[in-house]
Amino acid sequence: MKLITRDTDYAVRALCVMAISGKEVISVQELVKETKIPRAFLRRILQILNARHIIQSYKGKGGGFRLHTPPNKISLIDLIEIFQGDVRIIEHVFKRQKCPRMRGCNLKAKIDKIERELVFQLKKITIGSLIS
Amino acid sequence: MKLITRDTDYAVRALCVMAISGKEVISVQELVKETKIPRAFLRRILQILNARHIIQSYKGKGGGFRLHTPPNKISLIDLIEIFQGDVRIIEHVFKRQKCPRMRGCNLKAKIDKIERELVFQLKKITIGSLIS
DNA sequence: CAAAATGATACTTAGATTGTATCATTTATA
DNA sequence: TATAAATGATACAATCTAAGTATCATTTTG
Repeated sequence: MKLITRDTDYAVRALCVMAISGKEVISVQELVKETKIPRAFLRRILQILNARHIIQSYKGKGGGFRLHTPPNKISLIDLIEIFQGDVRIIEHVFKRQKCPRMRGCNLKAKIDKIERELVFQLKKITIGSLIS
Repeated sequence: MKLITRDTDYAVRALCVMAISGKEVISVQELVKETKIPRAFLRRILQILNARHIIQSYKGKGGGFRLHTPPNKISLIDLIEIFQGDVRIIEHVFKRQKCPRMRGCNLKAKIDKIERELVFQLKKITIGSLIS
């Protein structure tokens, strides 16, 4: 069971490096050197973050990326939602249909509560909190 | 992002039906009728639960399965571990290696704490609590 | 012996994850 | 203005996991 996939993971790493390096524009090449993330993969991740206005891109020679959103406003839950979609602990049978014989079945309610708490906790982890 | 896969989900459903039906031996055929779970899939799930002594099988004509562990002792976390492996919110880069420039990076600690709390909550959900 | 059940296990299908490759476009600057 | 260095867009491929199917062997009852 795994909750955070590699692209989210890589995004966090890259964003931390960008946050630490302050306001300078930093290129993919430099980020690869710092993070050892596969170059083509990282490029795609950064393009997505750019489209979502988490970072801003600068094209052309001397270009690269820098943060567009303050580190404290970028939370893990945002990145998870961007790269992995909504947080859903369970999305199958229990949410669709109750077991006919489980009249009092309240798994959905219990799971939903845990889900909300998990999201709340993940929301508290921000790039800012990771580099402080 | 998904925390519970369909085999875990199906296992919960089947176990609830078995718990409600008391001590009687119940066959796959009957369980399929109650739960609408694909037969071959359910069979494999039950064989695994049998190997783990969650349920007990009775071979031959008139055979089937019944609970071997009391409903209150079967928790969601057990089933998740059986069908999905250990709970690992993140299992990649951060647990292997720290970003060289993130000296104070404490993502791992934060994630581990959330992970422990999640496991604690999932442990509290049992088959017994679902059918009461 | 036949019927009805599970045991063991291999196979298939579909989708997600992870990563690669290519060409187009933009920009700085020699 | 030509070139180099960067991102934009996007298609492709490999691998893994989830989800489901199928088959034959074995056990037990009657």
